[in-house]
Amino acid sequence: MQEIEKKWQERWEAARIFEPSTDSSKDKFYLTAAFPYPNSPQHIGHGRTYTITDIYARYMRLKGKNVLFPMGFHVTGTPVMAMAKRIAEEDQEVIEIFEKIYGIEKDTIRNLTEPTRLVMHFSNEIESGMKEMGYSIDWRRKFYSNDAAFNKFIEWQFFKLMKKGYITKGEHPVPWCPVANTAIGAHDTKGDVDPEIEEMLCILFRYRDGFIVCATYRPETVYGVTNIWINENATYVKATDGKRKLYMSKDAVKELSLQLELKIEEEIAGKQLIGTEAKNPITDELVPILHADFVDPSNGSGAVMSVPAHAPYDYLALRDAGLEDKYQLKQVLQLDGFGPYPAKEICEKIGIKSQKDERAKDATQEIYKKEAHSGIMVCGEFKGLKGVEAKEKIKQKMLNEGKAFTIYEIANGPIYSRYGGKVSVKIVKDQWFIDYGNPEWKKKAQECLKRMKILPEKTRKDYEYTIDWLKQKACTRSTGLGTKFPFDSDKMIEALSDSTIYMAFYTIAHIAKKMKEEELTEELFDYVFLGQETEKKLPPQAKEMRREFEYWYPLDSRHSATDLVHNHLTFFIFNHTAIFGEALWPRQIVTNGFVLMDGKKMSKSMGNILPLKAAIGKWGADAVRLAIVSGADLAQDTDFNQPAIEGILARMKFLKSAMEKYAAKRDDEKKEQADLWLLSRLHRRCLKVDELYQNLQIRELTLELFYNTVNDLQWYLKRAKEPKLREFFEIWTVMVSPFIPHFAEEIWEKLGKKIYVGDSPFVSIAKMPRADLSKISDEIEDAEEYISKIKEDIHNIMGLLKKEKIECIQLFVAARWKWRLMEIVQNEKSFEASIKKAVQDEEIKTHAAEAQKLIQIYLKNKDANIKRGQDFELMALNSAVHLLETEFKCGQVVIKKEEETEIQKARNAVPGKPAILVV
RNA sequence: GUGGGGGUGGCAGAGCCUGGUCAAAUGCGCCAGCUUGAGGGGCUGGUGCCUUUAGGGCUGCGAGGGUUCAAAUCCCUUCCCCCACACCA
Repeated sequence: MQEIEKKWQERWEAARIFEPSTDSSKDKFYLTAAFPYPNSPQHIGHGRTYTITDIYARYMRLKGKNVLFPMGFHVTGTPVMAMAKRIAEEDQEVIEIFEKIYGIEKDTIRNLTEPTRLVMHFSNEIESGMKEMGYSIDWRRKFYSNDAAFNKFIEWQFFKLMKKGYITKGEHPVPWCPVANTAIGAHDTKGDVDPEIEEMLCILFRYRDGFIVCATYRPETVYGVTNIWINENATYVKATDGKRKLYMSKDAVKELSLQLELKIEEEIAGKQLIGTEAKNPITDELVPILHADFVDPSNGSGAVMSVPAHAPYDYLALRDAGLEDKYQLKQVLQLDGFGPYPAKEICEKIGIKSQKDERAKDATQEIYKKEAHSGIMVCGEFKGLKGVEAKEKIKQKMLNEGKAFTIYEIANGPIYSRYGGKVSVKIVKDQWFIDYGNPEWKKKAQECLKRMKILPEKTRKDYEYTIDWLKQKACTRSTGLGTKFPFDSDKMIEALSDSTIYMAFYTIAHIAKKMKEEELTEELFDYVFLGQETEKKLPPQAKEMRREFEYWYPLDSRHSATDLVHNHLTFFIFNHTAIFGEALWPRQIVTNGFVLMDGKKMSKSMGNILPLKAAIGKWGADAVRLAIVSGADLAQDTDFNQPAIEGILARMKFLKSAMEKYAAKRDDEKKEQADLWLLSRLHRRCLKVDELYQNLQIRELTLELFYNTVNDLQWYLKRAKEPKLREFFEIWTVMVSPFIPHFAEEIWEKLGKKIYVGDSPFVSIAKMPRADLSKISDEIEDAEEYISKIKEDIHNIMGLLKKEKIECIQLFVAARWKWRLMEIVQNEKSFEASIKKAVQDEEIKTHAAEAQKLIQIYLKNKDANIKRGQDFELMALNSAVHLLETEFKCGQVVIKKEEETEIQKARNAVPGKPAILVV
């Protein structure tokens, strides 16, 4: 198996059939799949997208298109660096994964401590895996996203974006490691936790010579504050931000040092604050400062505004302090099913003992959720609004009036980075953005989307939604591989921003990578990609580059897994509309779901990752290709399991042996019923398959081209006295070749000179056969279906008779008058009318009693609708005598008309169902 | 929370947009028979329940309602699962 595959891969490569050149006499088709990120080996999940892309590429080639399918490698950003670093530090977790799951040699792993070595190792691994899969890729255009030539291209892209005003600069909160002094992503944290940033509002209560700062998630409840909680055991400080004095916990000042510039002026023991009063900035009420155990000085500001009516902790703290009666609870929101004080109610209902009770947390969650959603404000300026709406309004109002400011917290903390620091939030100044919020740009992106074909079509909504909410996207990072940000050389362009229009680069990559870096100027790219002439002298390759780009662009199809819809693919749309004219906007996006292993998600922790190369080694590329695409529709996740792939191998074996036995001779002479049937099915399939390919209905295609075809073939071999499969294999091999190209090539070669389809040295570059409509026959197919039903019926009857051996099968086709009667029923539709009409027929009249029963039966199954007549049934049955004799091992099969016999059983015959007598 | 996608037989997975031909394709699994030195493999049949020298009936496509002569399919309500939400490839 694998040797055959290797043979064909070598021949394809030697013949360079997947290295297209610009050829204006041929229609081009340009497609790309998301380029891989080589920081680990590829597994069968990656294979799904590429296989689908390859199937599509191969189909288009069969349709006579000049197809370009290139591939490159994405090495931008920090994951490669992080991975190399972990290996250098001999991180056992990583090493174990590489060894155990991917089966990489220890010595090899030890060598991967440098990002570049790591990249080269895995990109080679991925590339050779893709070759082993038989992907029809033009490897001449391969590049890495940190190649100098590509860097120049990305720089050029950012010049263009800047000129359009799509690059902006500002502040941005990021998860930050104070030890490594860098922004942190999930892959930089211990346990691969994705840090979530949450916004809190700090409300300023006037206090002494400044303000006491209360951090809250629920500013709308500021109307219901009865007091302020602090922790008397913590240290508090008076600090200044330059404009005003702020009272907060010492720990909070430390936590917030990456966000606020605070200077501590004075330390104050928590105890000293107890009993003093502060002023609510909204209601102007004076509220006392009290102690509560639940207050965590390192969280928020270390001071909490107390709203006991709506916050269980606040209520519990009040009760614990025995102050429940001293302070009147104040209702802010009205909640259906609750009285004025939901927090109190829920605590009493569940029976929460104190603020230290674990269940207080759940109660808090429940109340917060309900109030935000269905709570209605009953006081203040925003009376009548829903909780969430009021929250937003109040926040804005207080911010505008300087009564509050925002801070950010790690919501799912504490998180520790791999560098050892506790992750907190830093406000990055000088953060550069791509402004996807620009309304004109948005409009263009929407327009582009509207013109594009999206497969599966139902994902279109996801794009619409994403285009809509996308705002400023940070496009630089302080570290990482890739391209330097041209407007601030300290920064690197991050990975999702340098991969938006690289499809354009493939068209010239094979030329650009041989050029000097300084030749790749803005003017050159302006000329190549935008057609702008310049007075400057361009390098001699410029014209060729322009020709390549003009020929291949726009991109006809973009392929990826569904997870990239919400970022990469949408950025891809945006950037194309920004850089290129409408005529060069992409035409289509195709996305697919993931591959599951035995029903479960593949994951490192479960250890159920199947590396692609291991799978090929075990089952061969063709079987793997089919297995990872055949299980489900595009949108769905598909399951990979052993029984399925073994089933595929068994069928391939069957097909091969059928080909070897029966495909030798011409089969246009001496056709029997079964031949006509098989060809009818084949050509009908040919017609259908073309449409399925157009819309990449992969699952349906594999069903038609593989599973159902095998079933047909099995039926045919049973039916045909003298099987002849030449025409069948010539046509089928071409149709199925996009899925199992090596297998198809092998058959194609064995078939020798083709008779029924155009010959070509490779099936990969043959012509998709056209369906011969004259060979498609409903009647013949109906007859076969009819026969197979009769066969089933006979089986049933034998089961009932519990007969092992039978001597004779007698079949009685219904009398002609029964057809006439059925026709009457179909026209008249009611019993009364039918019987009236029926008795006008002399023959039916003589069978009046029987006719009455029949009418009732016909009326019941009015969909039975037997189109064909008695002659048809006789013909079909006669053609099946041989089949029935062998199938049931009986010496005699007698076929008669009902009219010709006196046997009582024959009266049971109805149109479509002959009476069967088994002796 | 917001947005999107789903819940079908032992399992996977079609069908549902364009209601009837749906007890529900196809595959896997399971059962039986044949083949085979056994095993594997192959072939044939069966695989919701009941009934039957026949092609019949009943229940059924997350739950509950509704529309209709007719619903897995349309409408409403409800429960549950999955995915995405940004500086991360």
